Amino acid sequence: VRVSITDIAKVAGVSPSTVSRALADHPRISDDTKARIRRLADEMGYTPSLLARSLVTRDTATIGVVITEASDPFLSRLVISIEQIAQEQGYSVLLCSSYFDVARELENVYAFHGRRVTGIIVIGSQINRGYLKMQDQLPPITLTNCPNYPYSVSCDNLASARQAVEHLCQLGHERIGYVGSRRSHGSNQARTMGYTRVLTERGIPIYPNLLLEQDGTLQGGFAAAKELLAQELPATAVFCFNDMTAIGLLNGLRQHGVRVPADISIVGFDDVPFAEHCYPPLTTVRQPTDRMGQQLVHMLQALIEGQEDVGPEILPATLVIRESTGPPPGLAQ
Amino acid sequence: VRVSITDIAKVAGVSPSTVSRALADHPRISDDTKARIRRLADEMGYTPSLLARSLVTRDTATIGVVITEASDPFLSRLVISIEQIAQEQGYSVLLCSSYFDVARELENVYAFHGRRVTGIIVIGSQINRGYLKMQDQLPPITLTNCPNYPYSVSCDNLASARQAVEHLCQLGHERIGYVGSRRSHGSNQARTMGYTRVLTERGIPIYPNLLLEQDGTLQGGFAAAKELLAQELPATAVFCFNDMTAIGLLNGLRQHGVRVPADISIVGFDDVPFAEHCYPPLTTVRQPTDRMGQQLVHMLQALIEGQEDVGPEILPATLVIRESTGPPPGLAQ
DNA sequence: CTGAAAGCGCTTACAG
DNA sequence: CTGAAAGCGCTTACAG
Repeated sequence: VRVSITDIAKVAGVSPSTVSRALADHPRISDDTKARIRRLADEMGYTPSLLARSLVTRDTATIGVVITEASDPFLSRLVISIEQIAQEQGYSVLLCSSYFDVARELENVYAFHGRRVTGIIVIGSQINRGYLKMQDQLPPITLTNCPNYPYSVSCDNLASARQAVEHLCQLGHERIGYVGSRRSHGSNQARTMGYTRVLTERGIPIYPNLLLEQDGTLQGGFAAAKELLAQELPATAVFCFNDMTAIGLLNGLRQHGVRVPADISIVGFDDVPFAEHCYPPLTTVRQPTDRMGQQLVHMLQALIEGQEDVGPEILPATLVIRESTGPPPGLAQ
Repeated sequence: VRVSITDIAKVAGVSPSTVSRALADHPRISDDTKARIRRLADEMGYTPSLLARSLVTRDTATIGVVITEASDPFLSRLVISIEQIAQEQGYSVLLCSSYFDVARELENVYAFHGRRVTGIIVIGSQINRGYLKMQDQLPPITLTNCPNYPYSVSCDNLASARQAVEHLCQLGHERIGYVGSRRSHGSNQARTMGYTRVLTERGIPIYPNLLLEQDGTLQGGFAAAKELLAQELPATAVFCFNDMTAIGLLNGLRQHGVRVPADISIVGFDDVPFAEHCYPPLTTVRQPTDRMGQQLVHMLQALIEGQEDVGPEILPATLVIRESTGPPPGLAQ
């Protein structure tokens, strides 16, 4: 049933070349044959095969995006902005999920290469710098949150984690915990470092048992509540790897009768839409999602065009203070 | 730099046909040439061009999924289950977003067709039955929530909306509102109908000014709070098109000092992960997400294999009662 | 077990 | 302005 350029050529009584040119709006072709062929193509329900076209042009004009898991609102928002800017630049976008698994990530990257995508963006890579040595086997690749990979876009995890923890210190907290994520190595490491540095600089003790590691999900945050409350001296404030963790934690604490922020303050990271709508509204770090998406595509484009020296990019983030943070219990405002 | 089957053939001193067979694990080929060629392919960093292969086999083994917007957690969860089952069946999955726009939906569908995907799943189609007349121009298409399209998978919107509203009636509510979504015509219509039917059957009045229409987002739900409270006699219970709306509404009401469920009860729809983690935990309808994904793929597969009579499928959903619903104010339990 | 040849559906110099 | 021919990178009958 599939109609090809040759089918149209037969009906029109011209050569396939002419049909191809007519459809491609080639300059040197008479206006009426052009019109006639186009009408014919329409009538016959012709849709050009991108497979065949890309094979000869050696270009698919497609960007493949590998995401860890689309159910994280921050990540899906990032994909949305990538999609938008990529489209403006004339690329189609293909999406796949790695589910935080090295093997699946690599599979997806190779599958994209098999489809001959023009470039690849990996969000939350588990391989990171490892792509350097496969560089000439694969299409250009840009990453998120891997500042030691030359083609990476990150938010300033270190600085903004510092801001978040500074905020807690300024409120007077002295027992501050951190719930990290084992799934997102790079960004977790930087945020952890921001946390420890502030405390160290201020001479505030770091309690190893207030340093938890979860998986960046609501369930993970929920589980952290129990662990946190099992301590003899629980934290009075907790900085979380992301908003999902923070919101799960919020709920977990509430179920244990702990009030936020009266008993414990909580800071998240990402500023997902829910952060504003949960209770209490979450103090969090707003990532520059749109700019990150934009830079990921621009950097990829630069690589595609043969530039090498595009350098890792680190974008600033902002602390958004809402109602999940306040002075520690016993300390009057 | 790109290495082809012919490059390998030259190095190996055999014909391209032999390389192709060796790589495809063709039976009639000597074990050592097979091994030698495979090793060579590996060394040379060969990745077969799916473009070329699909062109000749006339099959891409790919399913294209068009989603409205990946930032809705229910939808992204649905995509995850589609991805999983599709992969089990040997298909790759490609994803695109329509952002609730007819033109973009159609663009995406045609783009998928241009890539010669084997089948297409459209989640939240704005075109619905319209695909019937393009049936032989396009690959097989299955839809969600369009029971009058023969290849559709829905949850039982009518019955489960009824359950949700029955639940409110049984608690004693008599002023029950509904916040719908203008973006999701099919399912919204069925849910609205479930709502009106229960009230009609029970002889409970339907107040037109308690029937709001939003867009299925947190912001929409938040905005609904204001509208709802502007009424002289506000509702004592509200059924929402989805959880996003319900959670936004929850927050909006709270900001106006309204307590849930003491002053107003709220029921959502979907049971997204946040439903359990918001405050108060949301009473909602749990959609059979995994089964829906499974059926969407199975039905598509049936169509691909030439079966026609696969019929629309309607799956049951369950009401999950949490803490956002209770008796109306003034009515002791 | 292996090769030569045709062909999938396009595009694009090369002629005219 | 249009056509014949070559070729993109693969697979697969058809011979041997």
